[in-house]
Amino acid sequence: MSLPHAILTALVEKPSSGLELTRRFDKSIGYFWSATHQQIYRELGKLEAEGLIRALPGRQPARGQKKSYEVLPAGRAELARWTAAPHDLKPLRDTMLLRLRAAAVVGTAGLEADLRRHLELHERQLAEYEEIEERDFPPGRDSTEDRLRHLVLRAGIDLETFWTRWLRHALAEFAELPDDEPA
Amino acid sequence: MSLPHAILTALVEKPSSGLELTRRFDKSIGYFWSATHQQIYRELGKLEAEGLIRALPGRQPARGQKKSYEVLPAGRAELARWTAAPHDLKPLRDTMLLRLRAAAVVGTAGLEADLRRHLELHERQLAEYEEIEERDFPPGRDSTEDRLRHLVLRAGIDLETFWTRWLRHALAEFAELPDDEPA
DNA sequence: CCCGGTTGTGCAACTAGTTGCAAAAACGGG
DNA sequence: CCCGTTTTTGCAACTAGTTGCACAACCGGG
Repeated sequence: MSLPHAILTALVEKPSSGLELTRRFDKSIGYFWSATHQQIYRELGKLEAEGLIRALPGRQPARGQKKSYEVLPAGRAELARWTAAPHDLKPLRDTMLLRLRAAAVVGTAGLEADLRRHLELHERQLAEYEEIEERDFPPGRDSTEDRLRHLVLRAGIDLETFWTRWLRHALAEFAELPDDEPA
Repeated sequence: MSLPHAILTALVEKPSSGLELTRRFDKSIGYFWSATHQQIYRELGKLEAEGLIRALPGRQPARGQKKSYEVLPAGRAELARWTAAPHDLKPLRDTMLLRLRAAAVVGTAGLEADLRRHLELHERQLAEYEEIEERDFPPGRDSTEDRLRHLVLRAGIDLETFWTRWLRHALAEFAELPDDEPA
Protein backbone atom coordinates (compact mmCIF):
# COMPACT_ATOMS: atom_id res chain seq x y z
CA MET A 1 0.00 0.00 0.00
CA SER A 2 2.60 2.51 -1.04
CA LEU A 3 1.08 4.25 -4.02
CA PRO A 4 -0.86 6.82 -1.99
CA HIS A 5 2.33 7.68 -0.14
CA ALA A 6 4.29 7.93 -3.35
CA ILE A 7 1.71 10.42 -4.55
CA LEU A 8 1.74 12.34 -1.28
CA THR A 9 5.52 12.61 -1.49
CA ALA A 10 5.33 13.89 -5.05
CA LEU A 11 2.65 16.42 -4.13
CA VAL A 12 4.55 17.68 -1.10
CA GLU A 13 7.53 18.24 -3.35
CA LYS A 14 5.28 20.17 -5.71
CA PRO A 15 1.50 20.44 -6.14
CA SER A 16 0.47 18.98 -9.48
CA SER A 17 -2.38 17.80 -11.66
CA GLY A 18 -2.94 14.16 -12.50
CA LEU A 19 -1.13 14.42 -15.77
CA GLU A 20 1.82 16.24 -14.29
CA LEU A 21 2.06 13.54 -11.66
CA THR A 22 1.95 10.90 -14.34
CA ARG A 23 4.87 12.53 -16.09
CA ARG A 24 6.85 12.82 -12.89
CA PHE A 25 6.21 9.14 -12.17
CA ASP A 26 7.52 8.36 -15.62
CA LYS A 27 10.78 10.14 -14.89
CA SER A 28 12.16 10.41 -11.42
CA ILE A 29 9.73 8.75 -9.04
CA GLY A 30 9.06 5.85 -11.36
CA TYR A 31 12.69 4.81 -11.01
CA PHE A 32 11.69 3.10 -7.81
CA TRP A 33 7.90 3.27 -7.81
CA SER A 34 6.10 3.10 -11.13
CA ALA A 35 2.42 3.84 -11.66
CA THR A 36 0.07 4.34 -14.58
CA HIS A 37 -2.10 7.40 -14.99
CA GLN A 38 -5.26 5.45 -14.16
CA GLN A 39 -3.82 4.33 -10.87
CA ILE A 40 -2.89 7.90 -10.14
CA TYR A 41 -6.31 9.38 -10.91
CA ARG A 42 -8.07 6.75 -8.87
CA GLU A 43 -5.74 7.33 -5.95
CA LEU A 44 -6.09 11.11 -6.16
CA GLY A 45 -9.83 10.64 -5.81
CA LYS A 46 -9.41 8.47 -2.74
CA LEU A 47 -6.88 10.79 -1.13
CA GLU A 48 -9.20 13.74 -1.66
CA ALA A 49 -12.15 11.83 -0.20
CA GLU A 50 -10.03 11.00 2.85
CA GLY A 51 -9.14 14.64 3.33
CA LEU A 52 -5.40 14.16 2.85
CA ILE A 53 -5.18 16.36 -0.22
CA ARG A 54 -7.39 18.96 -1.86
CA ALA A 55 -7.90 20.37 -5.30
CA LEU A 56 -6.37 23.79 -5.73
CA PRO A 57 -8.89 26.63 -6.33
CA GLY A 58 -8.90 26.80 -10.15
CA ARG A 59 -12.04 26.25 -12.20
CA GLN A 60 -14.78 23.87 -11.15
CA PRO A 61 -13.92 20.26 -11.76
CA ALA A 62 -14.84 18.78 -15.12
CA ARG A 63 -13.42 16.33 -17.60
CA GLY A 64 -10.64 17.59 -19.78
CA GLN A 65 -9.95 20.42 -17.41
CA LYS A 66 -6.74 20.56 -15.49
CA LYS A 67 -7.14 20.03 -11.77
CA SER A 68 -4.17 20.48 -9.44
CA TYR A 69 -3.88 19.06 -5.94
CA GLU A 70 -1.96 20.06 -2.86
CA VAL A 71 -1.27 18.13 0.33
CA LEU A 72 -3.22 19.05 3.46
CA PRO A 73 -1.69 18.90 6.97
CA ALA A 74 -3.44 15.58 7.57
CA GLY A 75 -1.76 14.21 4.45
CA ARG A 76 1.65 15.37 5.51
CA ALA A 77 1.11 13.81 8.93
CA GLU A 78 0.05 10.52 7.38
CA LEU A 79 3.12 10.55 5.14
CA ALA A 80 5.40 11.17 8.12
CA ARG A 81 3.70 8.39 10.07
CA TRP A 82 4.04 5.94 7.20
CA THR A 83 7.67 6.82 6.58
CA ALA A 84 8.66 6.16 10.17
CA ALA A 85 6.52 3.06 10.71
CA PRO A 86 8.26 -0.31 10.46
CA HIS A 87 7.57 -2.24 7.27
CA ASP A 88 8.11 -5.89 6.47
CA LEU A 89 10.40 -6.50 3.56
CA LYS A 90 8.55 -8.10 0.75
CA PRO A 91 9.99 -11.37 -0.47
CA LEU A 92 12.04 -11.33 -3.66
CA ARG A 93 10.12 -12.31 -6.77
CA ASP A 94 12.20 -12.43 -9.88
CA THR A 95 11.24 -14.02 -13.15
CA MET A 96 14.75 -14.38 -14.54
CA LEU A 97 15.91 -16.41 -11.57
CA LEU A 98 12.85 -18.60 -11.90
CA ARG A 99 13.59 -19.14 -15.58
CA LEU A 100 17.13 -20.15 -14.75
CA ARG A 101 15.87 -22.72 -12.31
CA ALA A 102 13.41 -23.93 -14.93
CA ALA A 103 16.26 -24.16 -17.43
CA ALA A 104 17.99 -26.53 -15.06
CA VAL A 105 15.21 -29.07 -15.69
CA VAL A 106 13.99 -28.31 -19.24
CA GLY A 107 17.21 -27.18 -20.87
CA THR A 108 18.86 -23.84 -21.52
CA ALA A 109 17.97 -23.50 -25.20
CA GLY A 110 17.02 -19.94 -26.07
CA LEU A 111 17.62 -18.46 -22.64
CA GLU A 112 21.04 -17.05 -23.43
CA ALA A 113 19.71 -14.53 -25.95
CA ASP A 114 17.37 -13.03 -23.38
CA LEU A 115 20.10 -12.98 -20.77
CA ARG A 116 22.13 -10.93 -23.21
CA ARG A 117 19.20 -8.62 -23.90
CA HIS A 118 18.64 -8.05 -20.18
CA LEU A 119 22.30 -7.30 -19.71
CA GLU A 120 22.02 -4.61 -22.33
CA LEU A 121 18.92 -3.11 -20.74
CA HIS A 122 20.51 -3.04 -17.32
CA GLU A 123 23.66 -1.47 -18.76
CA ARG A 124 21.57 1.23 -20.36
CA GLN A 125 19.73 1.88 -17.11
CA LEU A 126 22.99 2.01 -15.22
CA ALA A 127 24.41 4.53 -17.66
CA GLU A 128 21.30 6.68 -17.27
CA TYR A 129 21.58 6.67 -13.48
CA GLU A 130 25.25 7.55 -13.63
CA GLU A 131 24.47 10.44 -15.89
CA ILE A 132 21.90 11.70 -13.41
CA GLU A 133 24.39 11.34 -10.60
CA GLU A 134 26.97 13.39 -12.43
CA ARG A 135 24.45 16.04 -13.38
CA ASP A 136 22.45 16.38 -10.14
CA PHE A 137 24.91 15.41 -7.44
CA PRO A 138 28.25 17.09 -7.96
CA PRO A 139 30.59 16.53 -5.00
CA GLY A 140 30.31 19.02 -2.16
CA ARG A 141 26.56 19.44 -1.89
CA ASP A 142 25.34 18.28 1.43
CA SER A 143 21.91 19.54 2.34
CA THR A 144 19.91 16.82 4.06
CA GLU A 145 17.55 16.61 1.12
CA ASP A 146 20.38 16.19 -1.36
CA ARG A 147 22.05 13.53 0.69
CA LEU A 148 18.87 11.48 1.01
CA ARG A 149 18.04 11.74 -2.66
CA HIS A 150 21.58 10.80 -3.54
CA LEU A 151 21.30 7.77 -1.30
CA VAL A 152 18.26 6.63 -3.24
CA LEU A 153 20.00 7.10 -6.55
CA ARG A 154 23.01 5.25 -5.15
CA ALA A 155 20.77 2.25 -4.48
CA GLY A 156 19.61 2.32 -8.08
CA ILE A 157 23.17 2.46 -9.36
CA ASP A 158 24.37 -0.32 -7.10
CA LEU A 159 21.40 -2.50 -7.99
CA GLU A 160 22.01 -2.13 -11.70
CA THR A 161 25.68 -2.76 -11.11
CA PHE A 162 24.78 -5.97 -9.35
CA TRP A 163 22.56 -7.10 -12.22
CA THR A 164 25.06 -6.33 -14.94
CA ARG A 165 27.77 -8.19 -13.04
CA TRP A 166 25.56 -11.15 -12.32
CA LEU A 167 24.30 -11.38 -15.91
CA ARG A 168 27.86 -11.27 -17.22
CA HIS A 169 28.75 -14.02 -14.81
CA ALA A 170 25.75 -16.04 -15.94
CA LEU A 171 26.68 -15.62 -19.59
CA ALA A 172 30.24 -16.72 -18.86
CA GLU A 173 28.86 -19.85 -17.18
CA PHE A 174 26.60 -20.51 -20.14
CA ALA A 175 29.60 -20.39 -22.47
CA GLU A 176 31.15 -23.25 -20.51
CA LEU A 177 28.04 -25.42 -20.40
CA PRO A 178 27.81 -28.56 -22.53
CA ASP A 179 25.99 -27.76 -25.70
CA ASP A 180 22.57 -28.33 -24.15
CA GLU A 181 20.47 -31.04 -22.76
CA PRO A 182 17.37 -31.27 -24.94
CA ALA A 183 14.12 -30.58 -23.13
CA MET B 1 2.24 -14.68 -15.06
CA SER B 2 5.00 -16.76 -13.57
CA LEU B 3 3.29 -18.72 -10.83
CA PRO B 4 2.10 -21.54 -13.12
CA HIS B 5 5.64 -21.90 -14.43
CA ALA B 6 7.09 -21.91 -10.95
CA ILE B 7 4.74 -24.76 -10.12
CA LEU B 8 5.56 -26.62 -13.31
CA THR B 9 9.26 -26.33 -12.51
CA ALA B 10 8.70 -27.65 -9.02
CA LEU B 11 6.60 -30.54 -10.31
CA VAL B 12 9.12 -31.50 -12.98
CA GLU B 13 11.75 -31.62 -10.28
CA LYS B 14 9.46 -33.88 -8.28
CA PRO B 15 5.73 -34.68 -8.43
CA SER B 16 4.01 -33.43 -5.31
CA SER B 17 0.70 -32.69 -3.62
CA GLY B 18 -0.52 -29.17 -2.96
CA LEU B 19 0.78 -29.18 0.57
CA GLU B 20 4.16 -30.55 -0.39
CA LEU B 21 4.41 -27.83 -3.01
CA THR B 22 3.51 -25.24 -0.42
CA ARG B 23 6.32 -26.46 1.80
CA ARG B 24 8.81 -26.43 -1.06
CA PHE B 25 7.75 -22.89 -1.92
CA ASP B 26 8.38 -21.95 1.68
CA LYS B 27 11.93 -23.26 1.50
CA SER B 28 13.86 -23.28 -1.70
CA ILE B 29 11.63 -21.97 -4.47
CA GLY B 30 10.18 -19.22 -2.31
CA TYR B 31 13.64 -17.66 -2.12
CA PHE B 32 12.90 -16.09 -5.47
CA TRP B 33 9.22 -16.82 -6.04
CA SER B 34 6.93 -16.93 -3.04
CA ALA B 35 3.36 -18.19 -3.08
CA THR B 36 0.67 -19.03 -0.56
CA HIS B 37 -1.08 -22.39 -0.45
CA GLN B 38 -4.30 -20.93 -1.81
CA GLN B 39 -2.53 -19.57 -4.83
CA ILE B 40 -1.00 -22.97 -5.36
CA TYR B 41 -4.25 -24.93 -5.10
CA ARG B 42 -6.02 -22.57 -7.45
CA GLU B 43 -3.21 -22.80 -9.96
CA LEU B 44 -3.03 -26.58 -9.73
CA GLY B 45 -6.70 -26.67 -10.67
CA LYS B 46 -6.12 -24.44 -13.68
CA LEU B 47 -3.07 -26.34 -14.85
CA GLU B 48 -4.97 -29.60 -14.63
CA ALA B 49 -7.90 -28.12 -16.57
CA GLU B 50 -5.48 -26.97 -19.27
CA GLY B 51 -4.02 -30.42 -19.55
CA LEU B 52 -0.51 -29.42 -18.48
CA ILE B 53 -0.44 -31.59 -15.38
CA ARG B 54 -2.50 -34.49 -14.09
CA ALA B 55 -3.31 -35.98 -10.72
CA LEU B 56 -1.39 -39.15 -10.02
CA PRO B 57 -3.54 -42.30 -9.75
CA GLY B 58 -4.00 -42.56 -5.97
CA ARG B 59 -7.42 -42.43 -4.33
CA GLN B 60 -10.32 -40.54 -5.87
CA PRO B 61 -10.18 -36.82 -5.20
CA ALA B 62 -11.88 -35.55 -2.09
CA ARG B 63 -11.26 -32.92 0.54
CA GLY B 64 -8.71 -33.81 3.14
CA GLN B 65 -7.21 -36.48 0.93
CA LYS B 66 -3.74 -36.11 -0.48
CA LYS B 67 -3.64 -35.60 -4.23
CA SER B 68 -0.32 -35.58 -6.06
CA TYR B 69 0.33 -34.11 -9.49
CA GLU B 70 2.83 -34.81 -12.23
CA VAL B 71 3.72 -32.77 -15.30
CA LEU B 72 2.44 -33.95 -18.69
CA PRO B 73 4.45 -33.53 -21.91
CA ALA B 74 2.36 -30.49 -22.83
CA GLY B 75 3.31 -28.93 -19.50
CA ARG B 76 6.98 -29.57 -20.01
CA ALA B 77 6.76 -28.07 -23.49
CA GLU B 78 5.00 -24.98 -22.16
CA LEU B 79 7.65 -24.59 -19.49
CA ALA B 80 10.45 -24.83 -22.05
CA ARG B 81 8.67 -22.33 -24.28
CA TRP B 82 8.20 -19.86 -21.43
CA THR B 83 11.78 -20.22 -20.24
CA ALA B 84 13.21 -19.39 -23.63
CA ALA B 85 10.75 -16.62 -24.56
CA PRO B 86 11.92 -13.03 -24.07
CA HIS B 87 10.46 -11.23 -21.06
CA ASP B 88 10.34 -7.56 -20.23
CA LEU B 89 12.05 -6.66 -17.01
CA LYS B 90 9.55 -5.36 -14.53
CA PRO B 91 10.30 -1.94 -13.14
CA LEU B 92 11.80 -1.73 -9.67
CA ARG B 93 9.31 -1.07 -6.92
CA ASP B 94 10.82 -0.69 -3.51
CA THR B 95 9.14 0.70 -0.44
CA MET B 96 12.29 1.54 1.48
CA LEU B 97 13.61 3.76 -1.31
CA LEU B 98 10.26 5.48 -1.48
CA ARG B 99 10.33 6.07 2.28
CA LEU B 100 13.77 7.59 2.00
CA ARG B 101 12.53 9.99 -0.64
CA ALA B 102 9.54 10.80 1.55
CA ALA B 103 11.91 11.39 4.46
CA ALA B 104 13.62 14.03 2.36
CA VAL B 105 10.44 16.11 2.55
CA VAL B 106 8.80 15.15 5.86
CA GLY B 107 11.86 14.46 8.00
CA THR B 108 13.86 11.40 8.92
CA ALA B 109 12.48 10.89 12.42
CA GLY B 110 11.92 7.22 13.15
CA LEU B 111 13.26 5.89 9.88
CA GLU B 112 16.66 5.00 11.21
CA ALA B 113 15.34 2.29 13.51
CA ASP B 114 13.68 0.48 10.63
CA LEU B 115 16.77 0.87 8.46
CA ARG B 116 18.66 -0.90 11.23
CA ARG B 117 16.03 -3.62 11.47
CA HIS B 118 16.13 -4.22 7.73
CA LEU B 119 19.90 -4.42 7.84
CA GLU B 120 19.61 -7.17 10.43
CA LEU B 121 17.05 -9.07 8.38
CA HIS B 122 19.16 -8.88 5.24
CA GLU B 123 22.22 -9.98 7.17
CA ARG B 124 20.32 -12.97 8.47
CA GLN B 125 19.15 -13.84 4.97
CA LEU B 126 22.65 -13.49 3.61
CA ALA B 127 24.01 -15.81 6.28
CA GLU B 128 21.34 -18.37 5.42
CA TYR B 129 22.21 -18.28 1.73
CA GLU B 130 25.90 -18.62 2.46
CA GLU B 131 25.20 -21.62 4.62
CA ILE B 132 23.26 -23.21 1.78
CA GLU B 133 26.08 -22.45 -0.62
CA GLU B 134 28.60 -24.13 1.63
CA ARG B 135 26.36 -27.12 2.20
CA ASP B 136 24.98 -27.70 -1.31
CA PHE B 137 27.68 -26.36 -3.61
CA PRO B 138 31.11 -27.54 -2.56
CA PRO B 139 33.78 -26.64 -5.13
CA GLY B 140 34.30 -29.09 -7.94
CA ARG B 141 30.72 -30.05 -8.77
CA ASP B 142 29.90 -29.08 -12.27
CA SER B 143 26.85 -30.81 -13.67
CA THR B 144 24.77 -28.37 -15.72
CA GLU B 145 21.97 -28.51 -13.16
CA ASP B 146 24.31 -27.74 -10.31
CA ARG B 147 25.87 -24.82 -12.10
CA LEU B 148 22.53 -23.28 -12.94
CA ARG B 149 21.19 -23.69 -9.45
CA HIS B 150 24.37 -22.26 -8.02
CA LEU B 151 23.99 -19.27 -10.32
CA VAL B 152 20.55 -18.59 -8.90
CA LEU B 153 21.81 -18.87 -5.35
CA ARG B 154 24.69 -16.57 -6.26
CA ALA B 155 22.17 -13.92 -7.32
CA GLY B 156 20.49 -14.20 -3.94
CA ILE B 157 23.80 -13.86 -2.13
CA ASP B 158 24.91 -10.89 -4.21
CA LEU B 159 21.57 -9.17 -3.82
CA GLU B 160 21.62 -9.50 -0.05
CA THR B 161 25.22 -8.33 -0.07
CA PHE B 162 24.14 -5.27 -1.99
CA TRP B 163 21.36 -4.51 0.47
CA THR B 164 23.51 -4.92 3.57
CA ARG B 165 26.18 -2.67 2.10
CA TRP B 166 23.69 -0.07 1.02
CA LEU B 167 21.86 -0.06 4.35
CA ARG B 168 25.14 0.33 6.22
CA HIS B 169 26.00 3.21 3.93
CA ALA B 170 22.60 4.77 4.55
CA LEU B 171 22.99 4.43 8.31
CA ALA B 172 26.42 6.05 8.12
CA GLU B 173 24.88 8.98 6.22
CA PHE B 174 22.13 9.25 8.79
CA ALA B 175 24.71 9.51 11.54
CA GLU B 176 26.11 12.61 9.84
CA LEU B 177 22.79 14.31 9.23
CA PRO B 178 21.79 17.38 11.27
CA ASP B 179 19.61 16.26 14.12
CA ASP B 180 16.42 16.34 12.06
CA GLU B 181 14.22 18.72 10.30
CA PRO B 182 10.81 18.52 11.96
CA ALA B 183 8.03 17.42 9.64
C1' DC C 1 -15.15 -46.10 19.80
C1' DC C 2 -15.49 -41.34 19.89
C1' DC C 3 -13.67 -36.90 20.23
C1' DG C 4 -10.34 -33.22 19.66
C1' DG C 5 -6.33 -31.75 17.35
C1' DT C 6 -3.69 -31.90 13.02
C1' DT C 7 -3.26 -32.40 8.07
C1' DG C 8 -4.72 -31.27 3.54
C1' DT C 9 -7.80 -29.07 0.33
C1' DG C 10 -10.43 -25.48 -1.11
C1' DC C 11 -13.96 -21.32 -1.66
C1' DA C 12 -14.97 -16.36 -1.31
C1' DA C 13 -13.94 -11.84 -0.75
C1' DC C 14 -10.62 -8.39 -0.93
C1' DT C 15 -6.50 -5.36 -2.42
C1' DA C 16 -3.20 -3.82 -5.86
C1' DG C 17 -2.01 -3.15 -10.37
C1' DT C 18 -2.90 -3.32 -15.66
C1' DT C 19 -5.27 -2.67 -20.07
C1' DG C 20 -8.48 -0.73 -23.08
C1' DC C 21 -11.33 2.67 -24.06
C1' DA C 22 -14.31 6.93 -23.84
C1' DA C 23 -15.47 11.52 -23.37
C1' DA C 24 -15.12 16.52 -22.10
C1' DA C 25 -12.35 20.54 -22.71
C1' DA C 26 -8.77 23.21 -25.15
C1' DC C 27 -6.18 24.26 -29.14
C1' DG C 28 -5.12 25.52 -33.88
C1' DG C 29 -5.66 25.93 -38.98
C1' DG C 30 -8.55 27.13 -42.82
C1' DC D 1 -16.23 30.25 -36.13
C1' DC D 2 -16.21 25.48 -36.91
C1' DC D 3 -14.03 21.08 -37.14
C1' DG D 4 -10.48 17.80 -36.33
C1' DT D 5 -6.68 16.85 -33.21
C1' DT D 6 -4.51 16.82 -28.76
C1' DT D 7 -4.77 17.12 -23.85
C1' DT D 8 -6.57 15.68 -19.61
C1' DT D 9 -9.53 13.11 -16.93
C1' DG D 10 -11.76 9.15 -15.90
C1' DC D 11 -14.68 4.46 -15.95
C1' DA D 12 -14.90 -0.61 -16.47
C1' DA D 13 -13.13 -4.91 -16.81
C1' DC D 14 -9.43 -7.84 -16.02
C1' DT D 15 -5.19 -10.29 -13.84
C1' DA D 16 -2.33 -11.39 -9.90
C1' DG D 17 -1.78 -11.90 -5.24
C1' DT D 18 -3.52 -11.89 -0.17
C1' DT D 19 -6.47 -12.91 3.80
C1' DG D 20 -9.77 -15.28 6.27
C1' DC D 21 -12.19 -19.02 6.84
C1' DA D 22 -14.57 -23.68 6.15
C1' DC D 23 -14.61 -28.46 5.91
C1' DA D 24 -13.33 -33.31 5.13
C1' DA D 25 -10.20 -36.98 6.37
C1' DC D 26 -6.90 -38.92 9.44
C1' DC D 27 -4.62 -39.94 13.83
C1' DG D 28 -3.94 -40.75 18.64
C1' DG D 29 -5.45 -40.79 23.68
C1' DG D 30 -8.89 -41.79 27.14
